[in-house]
Amino acid sequence: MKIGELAAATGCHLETVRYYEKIGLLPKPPRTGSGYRAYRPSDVARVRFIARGRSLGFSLDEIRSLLRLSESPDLACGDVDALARQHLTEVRLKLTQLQRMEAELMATVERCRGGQRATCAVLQSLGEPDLPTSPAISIHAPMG
Amino acid sequence: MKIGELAAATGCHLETVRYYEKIGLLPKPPRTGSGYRAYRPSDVARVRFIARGRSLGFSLDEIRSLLRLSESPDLACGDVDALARQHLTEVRLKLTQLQRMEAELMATVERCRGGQRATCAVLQSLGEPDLPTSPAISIHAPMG
DNA sequence: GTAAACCCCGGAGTCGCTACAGGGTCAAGC
DNA sequence: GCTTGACCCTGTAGCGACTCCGGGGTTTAC
Repeated sequence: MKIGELAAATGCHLETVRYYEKIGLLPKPPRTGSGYRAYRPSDVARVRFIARGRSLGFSLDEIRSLLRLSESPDLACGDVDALARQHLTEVRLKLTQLQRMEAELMATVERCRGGQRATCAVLQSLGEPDLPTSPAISIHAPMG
Repeated sequence: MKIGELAAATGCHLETVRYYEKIGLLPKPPRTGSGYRAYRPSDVARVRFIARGRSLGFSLDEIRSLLRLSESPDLACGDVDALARQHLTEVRLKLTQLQRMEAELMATVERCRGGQRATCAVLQSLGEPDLPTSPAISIHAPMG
């Protein structure tokens, strides 16, 4: 199975597959005579594992530990669980911040009913001193 | 006012302030005899405007247009409002994705009650084929 | 006088990809 | 046999929004 097929089977770009190999998340596959990567079906499972972890918001480093844990059969489930729980905490924190952001934006936009610039609620809101509540948060969602 | 004071007054790192200057979001301030940046109080307001925009999830490019809009008083509020509304839509989309992520993580973690590796729900869940619902989303929140 | 705290600059590193340039390989159609 | 197009290779650079580092100069406090 060539890289394009693997990519199609997992929904990843093939550049992404190569990237995972480069950073050591995927083992280097054997090559055909002409140098093409030759994957086995188990590689599909591994890439799916990674993709699924990403879709749950795990970082590639976290996924690396999850993979290691999943490959050492003498380890208890507890480590995996701890990682997931910690991650859940982080997700909830981000949720809270995002909800606060939504409420504020909504209030801001609500106040601005096509009025004049001098009274624009959006700009006023941005000019106000910082909220006591919300720390700076940046959210970047590549969804293409 | 020196850059360290500006940073303290706005809650930014001073590298961040320099970065904003570098990309043209902050005007180049005058310098003292020894080359130190000398800021005026109005610069605090501008950096706060940026920080607040960031905390609302605006990109630096969006903030750049907001700043431009806020400085050209003959423009209507509509443009600003449209930007904020568009942004609200994006925030809501991210919220939905994050909520889905939370629900799934929670369900996964709940199933794992200190069981054995062979039946670890977290790993099982990661090994399953991809969800039909959730596209890949990555969230990065620098909160130092 | 000297040590600590501040400031300068330029450049590299972070994360998770994505895109590009400049080539090689392979299968199908004529 | 030759061409066309789809696929593959490598290496490198780019994105956004910072953050950190090295190697220096300056100012302030004791």
